Amino acid sequence: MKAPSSRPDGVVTLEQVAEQAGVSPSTVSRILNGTAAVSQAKKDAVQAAIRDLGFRPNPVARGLAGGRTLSVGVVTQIISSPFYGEALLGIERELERAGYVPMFVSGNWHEDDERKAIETLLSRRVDGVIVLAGRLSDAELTKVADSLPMVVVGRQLEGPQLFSFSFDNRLGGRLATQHLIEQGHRRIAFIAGDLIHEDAVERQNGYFDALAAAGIAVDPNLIVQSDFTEAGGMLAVSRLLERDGRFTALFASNDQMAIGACLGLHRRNLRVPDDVSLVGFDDLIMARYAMPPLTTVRQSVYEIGVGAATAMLELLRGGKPKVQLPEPALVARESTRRMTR
Amino acid sequence: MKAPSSRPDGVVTLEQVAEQAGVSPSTVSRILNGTAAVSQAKKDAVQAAIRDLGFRPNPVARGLAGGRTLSVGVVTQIISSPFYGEALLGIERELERAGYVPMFVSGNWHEDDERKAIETLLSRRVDGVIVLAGRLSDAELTKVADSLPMVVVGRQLEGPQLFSFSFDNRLGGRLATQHLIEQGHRRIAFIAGDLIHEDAVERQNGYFDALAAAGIAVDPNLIVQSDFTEAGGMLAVSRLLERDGRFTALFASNDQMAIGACLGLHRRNLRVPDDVSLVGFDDLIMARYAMPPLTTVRQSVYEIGVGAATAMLELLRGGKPKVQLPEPALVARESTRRMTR
DNA sequence: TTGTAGGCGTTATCAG
DNA sequence: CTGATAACGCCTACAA
Repeated sequence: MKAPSSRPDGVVTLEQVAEQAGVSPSTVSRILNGTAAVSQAKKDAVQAAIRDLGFRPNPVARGLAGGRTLSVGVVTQIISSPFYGEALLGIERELERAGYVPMFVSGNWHEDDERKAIETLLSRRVDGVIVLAGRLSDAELTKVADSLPMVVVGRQLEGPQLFSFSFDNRLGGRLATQHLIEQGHRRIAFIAGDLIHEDAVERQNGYFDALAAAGIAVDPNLIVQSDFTEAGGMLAVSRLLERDGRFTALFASNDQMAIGACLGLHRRNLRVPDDVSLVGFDDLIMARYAMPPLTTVRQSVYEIGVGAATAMLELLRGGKPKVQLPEPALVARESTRRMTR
Repeated sequence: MKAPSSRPDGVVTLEQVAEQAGVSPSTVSRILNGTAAVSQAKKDAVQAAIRDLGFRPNPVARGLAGGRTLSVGVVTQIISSPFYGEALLGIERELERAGYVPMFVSGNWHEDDERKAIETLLSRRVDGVIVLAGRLSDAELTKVADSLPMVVVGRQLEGPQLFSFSFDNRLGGRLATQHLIEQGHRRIAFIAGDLIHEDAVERQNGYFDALAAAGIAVDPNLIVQSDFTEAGGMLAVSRLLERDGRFTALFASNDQMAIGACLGLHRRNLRVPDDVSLVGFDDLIMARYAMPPLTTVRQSVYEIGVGAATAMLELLRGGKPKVQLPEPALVARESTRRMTR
């Protein structure tokens, strides 16, 4: 029952399978890839041989032969960020179901790094590339997509092998702000993310939408731009507080900044939610365990990862992907409360 | 100045470089790999050609030819965990400096997944494997190391191509507990991680050490086992509270459980640090931004990643790695306080 | 020191 | 439907 192996490390080649099954290597290859019709008899023989020998195709050789490497590149920004972590998990899980392996490379929010990341991926002969946000120009991305299937999350791009989708950040931003307004808040501060991201801009637009709908004028003193990190959120609060505009509520456009803001407020002796109601965005795990548990806008980052992977698989299959993302939804927890005054 | 390219996608091969430089492909290869001495003249010519053409060796072909793929596999447990995220960042950064690319595969704390992960990595012809903790038996890991350089973090293993190192978890556990004792606490509860990990066991041993040194008897009622997650920490607190043993301090053996515990305490109307002093372990970013900021034991997870990568690079170079990890250190923040009464 | 030839494990292109 | 025969891009004896 033990798998015989001619080579020291137990690696069985397609050729050995062919020999054992009494067919040619090409036939084995055809059966493996469904490239052409093969008689049932040979199919059976080959499959038996594969099982007997414990054969597993060598992705490296496949890659070289112009076939697929069964790997897809993923350009993330900061692999250590909790946000990306959840997305990567979704990607990995979904890809695995189809036998693909993700290859993660960080772009570090830096155009050059990102460009290099993609180059690395291309030289590794990945079958496709998934780009999570990033700074590269649309034109540059589109060009890469000429030679490779590509999925871009967080932008609107068009192309034959190019698929992109975004979460409805604008609606999410509106929901967050609306929630605060419904609770009687009128002076609502806003911490924007890096406005290079469409995501950040859209969340801000949602904020504007909600204010407009409620007939509240935008007060530039209540808006500050930051960078989506905890440290940035904390700093943003300081800047907000240095201006004299008072606010009773704060919408930080992601959970990490909200957490940082919470500490910043604490340092100034402002309590959440007693003195300031706070809303985040993303609903990362940290939001649920924040103190107080953070009201936020749910976007399933994991689902986004799964969606990106699904789309890529479909592209690889030559089809037209469709991604159905869940609608954004407000998750009310304990960091917000009705204004009493 | 534009790089000429004979192939549509601008891919330049070693052969083209050879032709342009007027030498044979093998000479180019030799220069690239330092495999043999080559005359300076040809060296220069080849290097010029490489620059002119923008040649970048194809790792896939290299891998097939039995050379290196310049990629190292990394078996992580849960890629989305903040803990692993930081380690992976360190690995990626360090590897990149040497032109290597990491290939992350999740083991999901599951023996079978982990085995499959390693198999995947092997079939991809990675040059080496880094294993972060995990459930595979020592014997199994050692066997893999027979055919491949391997670095294991969090265990003690020996082998020619095998290097392992651990953070001093025991000392860390002792420091955390000592800190609580120094503040006058005697009834100190402990939330253990999954005791399958050596890490978890060692941290617990540190807890025992400190108690013993202070002449405090171990009370089994104050110890509960959990799983290193936020949810687990929260649950653990419930279980602790259901038993009637009172405690004034709590040492959760990682930050994630500490955060979860904090929420659990909050739900029972117990305040940190007023009612219960809380210490975590790891000093992840979340600890700094927890509310209140969490006292914890600093182990630079990022440094661990860098260390693992450095060791792997050294192994690949045929050398004997040495990793100098920073000593564990207590970071006192605001979740602990002196016992008053 | 250098070049030639063969091979790594698959897939793709042709003939049959 | 099936089998030779070339690639794929690079490395490594072996020979010169």
